[in-house]
Amino acid sequence: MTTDRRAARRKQILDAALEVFAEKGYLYATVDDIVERVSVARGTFYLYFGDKRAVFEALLDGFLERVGACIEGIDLEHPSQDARAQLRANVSRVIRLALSEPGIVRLALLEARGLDPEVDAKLRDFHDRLRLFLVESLAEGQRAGVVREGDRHVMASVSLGGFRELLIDAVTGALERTPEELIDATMTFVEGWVLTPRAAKASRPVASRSRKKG
Amino acid sequence: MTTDRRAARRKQILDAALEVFAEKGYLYATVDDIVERVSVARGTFYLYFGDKRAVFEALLDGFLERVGACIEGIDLEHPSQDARAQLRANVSRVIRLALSEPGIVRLALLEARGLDPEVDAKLRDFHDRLRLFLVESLAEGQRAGVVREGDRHVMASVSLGGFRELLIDAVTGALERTPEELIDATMTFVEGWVLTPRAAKASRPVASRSRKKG
Amino acid sequence: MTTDRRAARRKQILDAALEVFAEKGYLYATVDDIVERVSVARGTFYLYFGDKRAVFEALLDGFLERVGACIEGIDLEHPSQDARAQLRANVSRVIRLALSEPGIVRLALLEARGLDPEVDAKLRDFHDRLRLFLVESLAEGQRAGVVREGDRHVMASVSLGGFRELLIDAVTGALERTPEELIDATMTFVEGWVLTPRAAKASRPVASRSRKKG
Amino acid sequence: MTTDRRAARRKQILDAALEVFAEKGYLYATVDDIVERVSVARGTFYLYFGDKRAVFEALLDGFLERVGACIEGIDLEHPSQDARAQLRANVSRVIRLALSEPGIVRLALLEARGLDPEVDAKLRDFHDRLRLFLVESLAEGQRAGVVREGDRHVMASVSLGGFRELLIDAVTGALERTPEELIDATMTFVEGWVLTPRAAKASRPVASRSRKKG
DNA sequence: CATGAATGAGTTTTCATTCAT
DNA sequence: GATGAATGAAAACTCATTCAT
Repeated sequence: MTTDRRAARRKQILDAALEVFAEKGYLYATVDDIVERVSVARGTFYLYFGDKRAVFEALLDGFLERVGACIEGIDLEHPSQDARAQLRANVSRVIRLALSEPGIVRLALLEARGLDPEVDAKLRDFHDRLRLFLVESLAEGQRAGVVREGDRHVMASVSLGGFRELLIDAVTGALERTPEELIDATMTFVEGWVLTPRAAKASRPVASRSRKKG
Repeated sequence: MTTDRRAARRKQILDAALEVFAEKGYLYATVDDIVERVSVARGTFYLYFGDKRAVFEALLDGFLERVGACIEGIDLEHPSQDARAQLRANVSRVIRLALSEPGIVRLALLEARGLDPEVDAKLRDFHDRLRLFLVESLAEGQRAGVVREGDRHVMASVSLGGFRELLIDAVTGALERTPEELIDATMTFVEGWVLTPRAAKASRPVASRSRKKG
Repeated sequence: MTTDRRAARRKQILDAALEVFAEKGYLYATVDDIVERVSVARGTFYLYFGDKRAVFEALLDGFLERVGACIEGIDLEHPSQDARAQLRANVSRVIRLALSEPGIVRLALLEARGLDPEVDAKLRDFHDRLRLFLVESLAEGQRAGVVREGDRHVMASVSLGGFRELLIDAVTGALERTPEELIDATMTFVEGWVLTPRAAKASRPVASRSRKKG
Repeated sequence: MTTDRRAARRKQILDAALEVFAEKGYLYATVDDIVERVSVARGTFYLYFGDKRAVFEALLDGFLERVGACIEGIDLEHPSQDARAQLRANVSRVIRLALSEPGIVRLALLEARGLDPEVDAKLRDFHDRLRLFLVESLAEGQRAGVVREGDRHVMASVSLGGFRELLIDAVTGALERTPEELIDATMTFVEGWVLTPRAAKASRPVASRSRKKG
């Protein structure tokens, strides 16, 4: 029960912090802003988090973990498995996750750089691991003939960057699209530049290509 | 001439500021760090710039202007002009510019978000204008049949994001490639996802890398 | 009996507090440090002591009381009593007590000043009472002809200070001597400066160390 | 001129700090108290001292240096020199110095222990060096036959402690005596316990012994 | 009796910016 | 123009103490 209380309070602070960060930006949010929103004393904050960075890191950790959980390695061994469908499932999960928590996405993808050395390191680490995973996946895909030949590192950079921007724009409202539209767009992009025509063509639904938007 | 002296001193401060920002990040750089590097008094700084943000903005303005100057609209009217070559020229100029001033690129693309409301607005404005320009160019391209059909806004987001990431990775050393390799990679990406096969094929040098297209 | 439990717990806290104070110093010891060592909750501490100062005072009170109990007035009325032996007994008791509880001695003699107004007052009071007692004893001694003529207040200051320093150095390890050596040293000092040659000579054990006296 | 201003301001802060420390004790003095007394802004303090400890150390350093300057090694080589007179000169200088700046004496001798690890180290260092100097001087004195045989370390502890207490009591008003009285008292003590009768007798002014005080 | 979550007063410290010289 | 001393607002953080359970 004590544990419950603690966890609940922790969550309260975490939620309030996310709100405050989203409103004022990490940098201009103060611990005071956060505790005021939760209506607790300043000291209470420090019972749960060592400092402002710690809350942000907790927020970020949670998010990065959820993102990581969305991503599954693609099984190219069994022909019965459709690589493209597996990829689409990954993309779909990440996009839906991102749209379901726009606040933290903005913070993590758009604003968290350069604010705090430790946070920077954490983001860089995540980014690097993601990039490495992608490069390795692309290598496997190339061996299996489903990924085009070419510079895998460049592919990884561009894909990651393109996808990130799609998420950012979706989340900031610069690009108002349904999850399905975003997923389709991502797959189209992947098919056009990453996959081989064979892999791309294999399972594409016939009527999914003709959307125009002003 | 007095104006010359002023301009020279201003430049000194600007250069020092870039160095300091690059080393410590905008946030952790102090006005002191800057003036110390120029060996002038604290007050002198404020004779040339209204505040700390102003130097950063000046730096950013200069850079964004130089970037803007790299980008030329593509003439699709005259068949004699090769759209792809024009595009490649744009890409080439931007990449070479970016590689020639990595410090400011890192600041502008990686670290400048969330630091200052005004700087944020400036970056957002540049980004939006670039995006708009791209969307319009894509629309023209679609009318001219050199750009694939499809959601132009999504294309713009993904392309911008992919390209930005390429630049960031190049500039931070995460992706060590020659300018030519980066240019080729970018064009490959554009041809694969943005241009129509016709446009892409049109001007491809005969002896280019072995990219297969169904 | 409840009272027993209370007393036991109180003692536990007192012991833990002494350890913590000795390790970190009163100032840098926190109530948390203390309760953690006893493995009780923060609030429990305040069931036994009004505040942080109160434990320190309790510790100090106990010590000062034990020191006080070591000191007995010297009977000069009955010639059968040897004043010097009585003095030596006093000295011996205090030195043995001090060596048996070095932690509190360090706190009381070395670190307790300037930490807390109330504690200061308590120490000053003890010091003053001790001083007064000494001055009166010296007066008696002078009347009885066993203490040299001279400024009794000065004698009291110097004797007290010299003795305190001896204890501090013994207790901090700066002066590693057996209790007997310290007692002898103290007596030598007293004989040299405080007592009259007659009183000093009177009862000196025949076989004592080879101290020369003109 | 700039240097003058700086030095003057530094002195102002130092003086104010001494006053504040003397009034409230180092521990309970705040940087605010100090700047308020000088009527400067909070930040100004930090232009001159890194923190509260730094002012205190500056104060202490100055004092310890002045004390150190009072103490001269005693020349036992030349019979023409009177060891006792040289010693008396040392004692006299230290006592006069102490009486001329009672505030810092109280802080340094009475209250500075246990307040701050760095300050502690500084005091301990000074104390240790003084003690070492004394032990060596006593050894020389023993070789020259002017200091009694006996445990030099004990002598050093007791002498230092006795003398310190004399200064403290003089400075706190517990012992109201003229400088001369304090000097005489100290010499009497030294002659009684430290010096050999020969050395002590050698140069003693005939009429200096008979002061009585209630 | 015991608990431990919550409190909030009280200090320190930094640094962009001003302004008298 | 140039200087650099002075400013003071703004935040972070600690920890003794309280009190509802």
